[in-house]
Amino acid sequence: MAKEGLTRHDLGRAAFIEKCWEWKGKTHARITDQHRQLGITCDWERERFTLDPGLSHAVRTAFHTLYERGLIYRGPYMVNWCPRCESAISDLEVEPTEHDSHLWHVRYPVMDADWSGPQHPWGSGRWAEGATTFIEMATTRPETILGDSGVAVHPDDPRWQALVGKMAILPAIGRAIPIVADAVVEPEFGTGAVKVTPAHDPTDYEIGARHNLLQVDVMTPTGMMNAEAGPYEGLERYACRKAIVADFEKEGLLVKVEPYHHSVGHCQRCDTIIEPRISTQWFVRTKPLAEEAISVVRDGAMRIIPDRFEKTWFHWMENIRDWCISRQLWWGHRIPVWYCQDCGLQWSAVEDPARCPKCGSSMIVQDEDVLDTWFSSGLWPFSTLGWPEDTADMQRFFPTDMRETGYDILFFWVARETMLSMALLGQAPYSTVYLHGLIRNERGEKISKSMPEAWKYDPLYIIDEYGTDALRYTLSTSSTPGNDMNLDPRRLEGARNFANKIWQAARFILMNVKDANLTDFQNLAGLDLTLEDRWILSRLERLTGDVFGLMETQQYGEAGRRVRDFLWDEFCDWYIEASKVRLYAEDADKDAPRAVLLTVLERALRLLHPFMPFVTEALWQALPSAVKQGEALIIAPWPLQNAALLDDEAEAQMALLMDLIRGIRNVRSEYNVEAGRRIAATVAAGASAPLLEARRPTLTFLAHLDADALEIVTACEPVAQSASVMAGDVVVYLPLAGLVDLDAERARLQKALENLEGRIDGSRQRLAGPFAEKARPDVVQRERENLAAMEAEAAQVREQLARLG
RNA sequence: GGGCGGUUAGCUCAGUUGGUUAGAGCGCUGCGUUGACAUCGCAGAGGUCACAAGUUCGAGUCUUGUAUCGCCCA
Repeated sequence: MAKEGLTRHDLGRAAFIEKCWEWKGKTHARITDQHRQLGITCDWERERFTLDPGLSHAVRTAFHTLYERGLIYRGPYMVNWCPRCESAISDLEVEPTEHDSHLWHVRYPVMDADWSGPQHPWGSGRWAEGATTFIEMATTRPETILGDSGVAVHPDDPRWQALVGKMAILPAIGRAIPIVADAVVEPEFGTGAVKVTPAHDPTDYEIGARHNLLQVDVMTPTGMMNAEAGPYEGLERYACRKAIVADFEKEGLLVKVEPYHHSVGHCQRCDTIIEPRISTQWFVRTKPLAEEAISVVRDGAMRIIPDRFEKTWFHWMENIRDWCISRQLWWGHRIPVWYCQDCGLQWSAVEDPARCPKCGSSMIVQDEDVLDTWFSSGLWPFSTLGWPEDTADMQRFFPTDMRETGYDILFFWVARETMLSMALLGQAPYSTVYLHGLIRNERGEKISKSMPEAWKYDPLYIIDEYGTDALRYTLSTSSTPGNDMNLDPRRLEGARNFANKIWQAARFILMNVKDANLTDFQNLAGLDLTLEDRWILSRLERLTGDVFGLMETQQYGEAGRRVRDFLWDEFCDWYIEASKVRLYAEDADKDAPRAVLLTVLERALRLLHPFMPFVTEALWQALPSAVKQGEALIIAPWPLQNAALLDDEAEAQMALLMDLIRGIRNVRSEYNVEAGRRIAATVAAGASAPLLEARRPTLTFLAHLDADALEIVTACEPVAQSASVMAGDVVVYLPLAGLVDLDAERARLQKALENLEGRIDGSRQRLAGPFAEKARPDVVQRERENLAAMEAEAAQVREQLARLG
């Protein structure tokens, strides 16, 4: 409308409201569409809008109740006025913005024996002719001079003490205004004297009240100068500022102009500069409500996460001012107060009255104003459940568990919900407030509608580009509670790739179980499990327990990252690869790997479901019914850890096997062994010989060894012309005839040895010092074991070096 | 003016009772095996954890101060 140059007055109230509903319909559809596409699992049957009949009834009941209890009152007070919205707004809706402006130093003539007032008209250049005494002060808003009704100085300020009690003559207007002493004036600021405009400044309002000064409102609701502005009537407030400054100069009353940097309040809705102004508005008496909101957090009945925001909460609540809830707008809940035009009664009612309850007159009118939208929003936790009726939903769901929202609306919404809930229901609306940060772009800038690339951060666009799962995973794992998040397209891409990875892994598994007999895969105990099987199952149990713990403590991001690490780094890169040994072999037992693959995948999908609901559900649906319970993943039970399947031994043994394989791959890479070439190896395995013998096929497959040329022995003579790999006390010799460069091998081992020795030295020193006595025994024990392992490995490396000469 | 947060690899970020050699993704270097995946695999390089002091056997983690960036409140 603003673009078409229309205001709501052009349309009229009824047509404007109709247009609002039209706009609401569009916006509503867009928001719910975003929610649905994000896979948000609301109970859509309980969707509510604040202007629905039920909620409107709640608004009226709440207003009426608070009105009757004296917690809502109407009165003239200094409010933040937006001249464009033509409405009062609350303190929270004012956004201070830094501005470069000026400080105008002006002086007013003071009446004394020699001068009793101006003899020439304002603008003649001779207005102050004859005056000898002046009081000088500075202002950032010269246009408000016209509303001045006093000048204040500090009572102890020697510069001005003599003038206290005298009258100054207000330039332009000619009003005689008293010079008063008030302790609130800061003697250090400017000249120590301040002009007092009680109708246009909160501090001046207080001063004016103390000294009984006139309240002169010099502006219209649209920010134009009114009749009180005398010669400036009809000017827009900033045009007036220019004009009055020019006139002051002409009259010799402008002392100087200094550049000045300060912050100015803007309307959150339309960015117009706010005009503090006295007007009659409705207020909620917040002090008693804030006290309850403080104690409910202090007592722990309501917890705020992260807890540092509790401090912010207390500070805000302790310094709260009454909440201006009336708006001179047309769209919203009309204030349920009526005035009798016959007897003058003012009363509040839940239902529209037909006549005055006192005199019976039907000449009654409803208050024109509507309520601040946050008033109705503040009832949300219970108005949506049917309050004020004692509904089954109220019984069952109130108070709720968790309020999740951005920290930027802690005051707007959470504070109001809490205060209203305490006032109307006597308890906190929820037990936990979980605050997330704001989403910024990859350069850390706040995303706003006015930004040229704002479309790139529309969830629907991101979903189109990367998919919902990628967006959800990125949002939940890129940050920590209460901290802002830079939404980086590179992370979205990574998350999308992760979704693809899971898809491919599942495809592999499903392909390989196609012709299997799947009657009893629930029972893993009956199968012939190998080390890899026991290892991944143990890791799965550990993951299940860790994720549960993390979720319980609201560490959702860490939980999501753990699931990813497990799936990609352990399950895909190691277990699936290892499982191919049996899956591809003609004569191998395929039941065990198939059962384990399915078990692990099914469980991991359940753990990942909150983060990536779509891909996990799709894959879960494709799993054979023998490995899952229920109709859909979304309603499947959350997995719990079975501690009996934790297997420390398997994890330790697998770690050794993996170390050896990595070591062999490393050597292959360093010596540029062609990827396809299978190489011979001799393993001096010590006590691990039986274990490695049993895992011979795995080792061969993953390290790309020549099966016919792999020797596993307890101990052996060093193999000539070979590179060696050490892990614990196991040595693998890789005879790479023609490839091994003795110097290079020596250098490689030397480097490894130096690294080891450095760590061994550190460890020995630590154990020789106070550490051994003062540190926890288990930590010391672990350090000893670690030192022993490093020493064993170092001994092996030295032996190999000696062999090379 | 008061309060809060950030500062960790080239970039974006994890790192929760203080405990081995500080991690990830992306980027970078080298190599890529017919059999899930090049939206991929294997190997690798890369960090005085902003700075200073303190507590401690031990500090990215706790305390104090400083710098710097940002947010909130007045």
